[in-house]
Amino acid sequence: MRSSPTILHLDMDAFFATVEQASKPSLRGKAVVVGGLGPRGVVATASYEARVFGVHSAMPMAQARRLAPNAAYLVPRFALYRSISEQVMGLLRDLSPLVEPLSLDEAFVDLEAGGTAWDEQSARLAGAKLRADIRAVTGLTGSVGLAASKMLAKIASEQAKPDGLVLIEPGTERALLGPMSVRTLPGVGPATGDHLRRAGIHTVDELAEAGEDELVRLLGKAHGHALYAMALARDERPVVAEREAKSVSVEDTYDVDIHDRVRVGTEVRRLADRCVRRLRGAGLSGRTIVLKVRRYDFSTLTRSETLRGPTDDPAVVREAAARLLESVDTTGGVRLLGVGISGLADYTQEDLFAQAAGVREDTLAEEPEAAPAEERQAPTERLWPAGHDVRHAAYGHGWVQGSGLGRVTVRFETPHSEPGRVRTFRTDDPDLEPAEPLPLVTRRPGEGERAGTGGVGSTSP
DNA sequence: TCTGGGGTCCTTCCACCT
DNA sequence: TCTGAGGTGGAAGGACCC
Repeated sequence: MRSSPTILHLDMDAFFATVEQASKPSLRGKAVVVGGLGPRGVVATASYEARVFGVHSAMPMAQARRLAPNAAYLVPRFALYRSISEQVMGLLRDLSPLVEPLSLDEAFVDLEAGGTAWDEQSARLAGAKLRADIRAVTGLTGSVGLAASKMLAKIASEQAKPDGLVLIEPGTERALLGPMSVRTLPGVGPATGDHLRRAGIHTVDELAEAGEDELVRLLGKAHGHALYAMALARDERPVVAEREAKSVSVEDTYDVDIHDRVRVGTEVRRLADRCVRRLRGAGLSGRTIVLKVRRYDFSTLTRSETLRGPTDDPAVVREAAARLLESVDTTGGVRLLGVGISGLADYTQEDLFAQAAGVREDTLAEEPEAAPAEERQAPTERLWPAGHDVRHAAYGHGWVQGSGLGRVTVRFETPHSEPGRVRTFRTDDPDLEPAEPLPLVTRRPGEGERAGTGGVGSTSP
């Protein structure tokens, strides 16, 4: 274990929701819920104002609407979040070459890998400067945890939320962790938590007291050993910058269960094509095809088939997926279908044959680009998903507040304007067109911004 | 109340090989 | 020739994470 707090964990606060608030002045200070808006959607992120009503991530959207009927409900805009995430990751790489992104809004940084010696004071300074830079560049807030290991740095950033910085001093770890719930530790979810509770283990201290042998008996070898080490605040996992993907998959949950076997087959082929497009986009091929079926009663089963060599041929993947489907009983209906490919390689069997024959074959047909999820919805929603930006010839830039019954309601405002007015148009109004999101911050970084001041997206015009 | 989508890792079972 | 042990790879399911 390191003796100085040189692991930094950054967690952007309610990321998707605060991005939406920053780009939509009328939503600042209001309850905002981002997620799937269909009948089976779940919450991806809720703003802190929405959390007051009990809305949280992974909650069914229907339940969120009951708890917070007046919140703004928006479809995620991943392209926008990704571009902001890249800005943030760039700031992290300024701190150290060793950055491990966990998702769009979270990452570990190994400060020591920068080559400099890091003490507590310089770690704090680095964390504070990072938070200030993030605010200056993106207008958003992030919470920083600093500690001697990944586990503790993550716990620290959790404690720092929202908009704070917490450093766990080396030597204080066990006293800090001891009284915490076992659920605090990474790898302890609902099932393991229940398991431990039934064994009378509720806190990290009790986990440590139980002893390694008992934990291995309760949870199995890998999990038992790992959890015992975590309970003693021992976590030697390094920060890993580059991780190779091990599988690629796509799946769709349908608004209404599919009963028609022919339709199920069509969907599986469509998913197989989408999966291959992703695979090829990443320059990969794979050997094992996996079909996933979630039935009407939420029971999930998978069927897989391993080919003799890796492929990125859509026809091969379609056929394998179709064969796998034959072994699945779908009577009663399916709510979700998925196709995945694992056993990845960066070459294909066809490449090898071509090499052996001394020719470079390229027999694969061109595939159309995958349509984003929001463009595959019902026609009225297709063009005007809630929360997306639009431009009107007369009224300028705005965003879709809602649509339906041939009408679309638009609020005209920009990240730097006052809260704007709402107007309603016909969905086929020729003056109205989809628009790119506007930048959240117009100022360059480092221009008169201090850490820890101002509200979400508080950028002066 | 009714549960997304994209992943990773682990465990168990089984077949096959030596 | 039969049997068992142990390794390996594949299939399936489950837990977890964001």
